[in-house]
Amino acid sequence: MSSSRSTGARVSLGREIAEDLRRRIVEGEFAPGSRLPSEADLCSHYRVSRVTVRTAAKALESQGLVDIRHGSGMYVVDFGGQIRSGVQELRSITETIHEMGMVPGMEYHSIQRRRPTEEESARLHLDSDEDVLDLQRAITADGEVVAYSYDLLPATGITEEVEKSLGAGSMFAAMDRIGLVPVRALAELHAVNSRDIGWGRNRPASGLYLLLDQVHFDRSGTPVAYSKTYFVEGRFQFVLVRTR
Amino acid sequence: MSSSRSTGARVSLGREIAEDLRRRIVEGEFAPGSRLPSEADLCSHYRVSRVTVRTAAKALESQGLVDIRHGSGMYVVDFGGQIRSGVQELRSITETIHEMGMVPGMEYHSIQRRRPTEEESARLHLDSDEDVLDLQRAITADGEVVAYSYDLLPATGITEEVEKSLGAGSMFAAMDRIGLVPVRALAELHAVNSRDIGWGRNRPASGLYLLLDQVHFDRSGTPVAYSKTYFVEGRFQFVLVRTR
DNA sequence: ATTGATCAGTTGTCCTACAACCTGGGACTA
DNA sequence: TAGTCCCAGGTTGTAGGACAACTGATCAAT
Repeated sequence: MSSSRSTGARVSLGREIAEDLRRRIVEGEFAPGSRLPSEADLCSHYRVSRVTVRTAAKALESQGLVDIRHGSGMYVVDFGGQIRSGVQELRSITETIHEMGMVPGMEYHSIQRRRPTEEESARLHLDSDEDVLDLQRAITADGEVVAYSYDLLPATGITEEVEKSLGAGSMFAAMDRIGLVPVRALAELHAVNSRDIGWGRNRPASGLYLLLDQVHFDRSGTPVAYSKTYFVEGRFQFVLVRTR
Repeated sequence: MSSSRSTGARVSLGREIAEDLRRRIVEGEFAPGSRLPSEADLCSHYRVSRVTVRTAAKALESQGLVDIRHGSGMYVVDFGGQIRSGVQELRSITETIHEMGMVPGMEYHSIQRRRPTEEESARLHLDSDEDVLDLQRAITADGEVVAYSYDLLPATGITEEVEKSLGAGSMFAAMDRIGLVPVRALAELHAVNSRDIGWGRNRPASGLYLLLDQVHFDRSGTPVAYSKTYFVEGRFQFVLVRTR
């Protein structure tokens, strides 16, 4: 169930519990505004110490999912509607679409190896002779294109076989399989108006996009992917939870 | 030095230490990629227990500022350049501009009381007879307009005097003074192309904006502000740090 | 040069205890 | 009756000490 062998799959207990609690919250087991079990109860439920439970609780708090009140308890935040989880959490777009209750899909436009431009080479910290894998995909939700994504991976270590397997399923999953595990991303957001984005006959007429321009890093700080994702304005609810 | 009386000013020790460490990091006391003092050292420095130090460390980790490695230490993340702090952290735009090394400024276009629209009333959870305070401002960095902001506050409890004092300084600071303390915001991001945004002769020619459409909540979950901030595309570096 | 064992240093988790805080109920008062 | 105050119990925040798990470096043996 948990991730593949390549990551080592050994994360801390606190993270595991945080993820489980998060899942239970977004799945609606705890209603917005309601109080979660006390730390003591969670301790006995998960069979861990209070320190570990608190680690998980703090993580959820900084994600903006719960509010911890001294002397009172831990409450699911109530934004006046359903629980939202924001894009500041590093999850694949596919996953996010799925959590929004829609069916994610993806159509590859092209996959090719090529030499990187200077800017691309700099962003990915590439050696001068390294090639990149250039992926161009359309990401769909319930069959409708919500984003066009231009992704670049360092070609070193990507076999022909893996290259083919990229065609099926999430890019994150494929990257995980070959040991490229992004744990952080530095993203810039831009508004773009251009008719040169996208392809196919379903290409939106307006040409207005929200661009998520980001570099992904693994645990050691090495860039593992550089991607420009153009979200079609109005088709994808780009939610951001800001906390203090 | 710490904040005003209205908030109670009593936050947890862990948060205080987290903020101090954050300040020291962004001010460059610890270089990107370098190791911070061990938890034990931080304990003796701040005269607190390890629990408290770890609380602070975890907070910084979820902000994407540091990377905690089991058995090794806590490291300042290295994005290949200077430290960035992202918009997922709820800080005023003024503050963010200042941290980017520019001089923030602000020009009020209009301040008026008026009846809210239905949508506005719903978003702010207003009673049917409550008015709103409508602020229209231009936010500048080094004298150049980087954003146009349309902000709405519930008019109840805002005296004429406070209304005037809004003209000088950050809106967050003014809100804090009257007891409206936002601790969370749910934001939507949009790309907008329109000539109806902005005013004055410095109005950008392109009409391309990044819209941050957000509702601010206080600790009890009550909406305290509804604002649409239009960032002029290309003039403000909209950075987002995504973590796992 | 490679391997493997060892060791000091660091973070992860556990335990117990107490402080600080919140909430609701009951006694008391006007 | 309505309001106020006080208190007890429950909950989160912090402290201190202990050990487990992991990392990185050193050093001996091969």
